Amino acid sequence: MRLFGAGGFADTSVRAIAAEAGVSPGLVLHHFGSKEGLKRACDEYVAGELIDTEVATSQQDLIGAMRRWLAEPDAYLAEFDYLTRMLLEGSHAGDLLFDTLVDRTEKMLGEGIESGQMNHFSDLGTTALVVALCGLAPLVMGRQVSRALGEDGLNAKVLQRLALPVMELFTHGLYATPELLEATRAAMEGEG
Amino acid sequence: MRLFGAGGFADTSVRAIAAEAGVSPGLVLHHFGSKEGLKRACDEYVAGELIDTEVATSQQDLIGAMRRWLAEPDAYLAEFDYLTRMLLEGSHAGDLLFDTLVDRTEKMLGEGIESGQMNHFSDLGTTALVVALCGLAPLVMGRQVSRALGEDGLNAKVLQRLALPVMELFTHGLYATPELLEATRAAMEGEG
DNA sequence: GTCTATATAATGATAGAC
DNA sequence: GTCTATCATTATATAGAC
Repeated sequence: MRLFGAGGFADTSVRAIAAEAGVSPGLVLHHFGSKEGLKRACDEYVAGELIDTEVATSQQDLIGAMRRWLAEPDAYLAEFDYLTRMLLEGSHAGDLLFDTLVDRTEKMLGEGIESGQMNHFSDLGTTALVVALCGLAPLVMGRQVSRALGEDGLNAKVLQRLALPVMELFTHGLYATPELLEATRAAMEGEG
Repeated sequence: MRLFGAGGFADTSVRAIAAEAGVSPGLVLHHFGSKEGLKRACDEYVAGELIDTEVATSQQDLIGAMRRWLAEPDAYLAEFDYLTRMLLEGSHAGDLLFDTLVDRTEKMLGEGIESGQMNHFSDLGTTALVVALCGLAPLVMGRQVSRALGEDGLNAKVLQRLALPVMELFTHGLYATPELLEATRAAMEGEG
């Protein structure tokens, strides 16, 4: 899982994995049937580890959950690397994971709106999709983010430096006037 | 460029590229020196095509520019696929591209704030980073986005459906109360 | 410029001993 | 369960003819 996450599926050989594990390449393939079988096992492990245990118990938003995960430096970083691979390299498990995250985000938004802590939106489902995308972006592009902030990899410090700007952006918004929003709304109605 | 963008660098063989181009594998390697040389040539082409011609002339924000690009269906899709590969698979050209995008975003924010169209932020540079991340997220995770919206790939329709939720989110914000923002601000000051 | 043919190395997978 | 040895395939890259 660590090697797949760091180097990708195609770039990581069964030999490298076996060396890292301190066993022979033959054993790895005997145990998992094939390289693809090993990938499936990793998928199930990571999806279970992240989705079932962590997100399920989280009442906060994705960004807050992310920050909490990253607060434990080495505990989840390998899982996050693998998670982004799952999301980006098309796999059934990755698709399922993404849908689950969007679903949970939608539920979270619904509760926030009902309690008055969040604003109302014209399209809850698509808004949840956008919010989930924004929450995943720092993870998926973690290499670029940490590099831009002068760190050598995604860690708690990097995520912490994003926290305040994200909160400002998500509290006051970016645009000071509703002009662009209204223009977009008009354009949408014009086209159907 | 199209094959690298669609399948990734490691997964795309010189043979497949030569077949697509209708020439022999030997010619491709003779011309570009090596597979890595071909990648460099693609990097330079895409970076030049997107950065120098399109973004430079754009006075709008990244999201607006993105929508304009996607309005021409097949013209830029291959470039976008390759662009996300550059951003995600660590390469010098990809790093340069990301930095350029963040720089341009910061300039755009600065102008928007000065003209009163955008809100003020406590950390302009990091805010630009976050805004750029949010703008790139639909491209980088285009496969998941289009799948979630029932389309078979990123196209103008998909981006259009994101436009209004994005505008609502960036105009009114997500949080209706400044509680979480103030809590974050307090936590930041508490830690330095 | 373009091809065929080939060298060389690495890969996933298998077979069989222990 | 674990290993060594090997197979068959595929990959990048090179050499040399046209």
